[in-house]
Amino acid sequence: MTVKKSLDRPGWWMDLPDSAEGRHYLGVRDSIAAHIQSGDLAANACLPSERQLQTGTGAARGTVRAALFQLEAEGLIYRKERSGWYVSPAPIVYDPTRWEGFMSYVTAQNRAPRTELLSAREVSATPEQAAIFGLKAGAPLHELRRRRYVDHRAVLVETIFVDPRLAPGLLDHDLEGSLTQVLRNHYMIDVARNRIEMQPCALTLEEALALRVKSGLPGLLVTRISEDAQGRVVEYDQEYWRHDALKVSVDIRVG
Amino acid sequence: MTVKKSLDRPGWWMDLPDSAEGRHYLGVRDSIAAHIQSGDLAANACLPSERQLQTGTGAARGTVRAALFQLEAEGLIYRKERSGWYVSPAPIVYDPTRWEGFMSYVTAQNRAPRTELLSAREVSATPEQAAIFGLKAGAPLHELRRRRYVDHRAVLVETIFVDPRLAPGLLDHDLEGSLTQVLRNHYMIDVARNRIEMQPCALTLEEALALRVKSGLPGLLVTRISEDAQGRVVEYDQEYWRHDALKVSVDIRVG
DNA sequence: AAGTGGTCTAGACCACGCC
DNA sequence: GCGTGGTCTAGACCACTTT
Repeated sequence: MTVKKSLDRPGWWMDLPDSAEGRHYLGVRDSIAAHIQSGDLAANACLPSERQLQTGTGAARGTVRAALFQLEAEGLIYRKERSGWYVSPAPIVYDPTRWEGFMSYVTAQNRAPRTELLSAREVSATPEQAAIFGLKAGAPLHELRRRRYVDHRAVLVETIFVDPRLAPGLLDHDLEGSLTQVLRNHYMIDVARNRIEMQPCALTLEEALALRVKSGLPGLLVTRISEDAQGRVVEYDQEYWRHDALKVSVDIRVG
Repeated sequence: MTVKKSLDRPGWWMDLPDSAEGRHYLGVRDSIAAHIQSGDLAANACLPSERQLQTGTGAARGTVRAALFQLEAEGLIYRKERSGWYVSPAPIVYDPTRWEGFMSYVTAQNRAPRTELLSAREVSATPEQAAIFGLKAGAPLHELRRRRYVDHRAVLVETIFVDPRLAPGLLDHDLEGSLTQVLRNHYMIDVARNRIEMQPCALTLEEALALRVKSGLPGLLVTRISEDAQGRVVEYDQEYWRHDALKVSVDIRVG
């Protein structure tokens, strides 16, 4: 479903102002941003190549790239490595206080979720992980690595750890759907408490590779620790999100 | 309290590898990151100048700057315009489900908060604002603009709108502290519901100017709509945060 | 094979912070 | 007034995607 060319009017970028602001990187930024926000360019539409934008603006390629980096930081555009620059779609709204899985809240927003299992194996707990689960370092843990999509765009990679004492044989189940459902249906585990942290970060190495983005792109790290009613840690999850794919929304009643 | 020079061992950056990874921007990044994380460089310590880092690494200045931008996106360093690059301090932890003001939660983390009133005036509601408050467009609103600091570093600017029917004469009170307290003590308004949204954004124009950062630096936009027990919108707040200053933490009990 | 972005060089000039 | 970062140019070569 990728829109390859956006040329309703072939060569729109030629209109970019040449003498005034368009020559500086913020001017170039503004010109492109205007075209996106005016709706000329649909979500996931492909921008002209950097060298084409150059001829349109008269700027050096470095200047054009500075403008593109700017727009990327703002979440307006994203890139596929060595393929091109594309218009970012609207972000997904996430409410951490609702105990709904990814699959439900993406679907509820009329977007198409997909989960892909990258790996599932047994590992030995590091001291840090052991502390979270109340285990001894070196104790076995289930580790799942998954990649999740919205409308065919990879938006996050996650690593999940599960205590095998609570969910023996977990790795034999279908892990490409909702983990919550698997835990509830097969192990009668219900989550009673969630501790969630969110922090801007950079996507590096494995994360960047898995999301097919350049290493160092800004992202959002969402960490979740789930406990059952007895206070046992069921699940420890680290989600690395594209920074332009997520919007957090919380509705709190006080008192 | 700004640390001007970090030269425990004058010229540490000369140690940066010259032939191996240090010549490429990710290598330069790694070298500087290592020095920060090892504790050689304290929070708010000043890095060597770009031209000094150049001689240390043998790279072109553009390459050094690419490395610095990288570290900035990761939240490890920040800059003061035309002054230099500095090591970022630890972020503030924010729990949107707790109805505590900025002053309280910063203090609780042994950091020093400060609020500065930038402007306080009456404005006419835009259609968007009117819709939020359930007013007609053009109705009067109190508008406050404030800047808030942690340990002398400006971390956010906010614009607050308050319905003057609920808080007549608000602008005559001391607005450099907790607004919540003013509303409670002088107008007997208690907040019963908060709707909060958080989204990565770019700090531009006014926001960038107020935080003394370069326009376009990534940030986090936190929007809050507060209602009282009768469902009347009391306060509409837009906070623009430095992206490296905040960490969100939520603790949820389910069912 | 052609085209794209990814990276890098080696200069240059400017605006502003700091002393 | 000196040094800083901020911006820009005009090339170059490489690695990868796409056709």
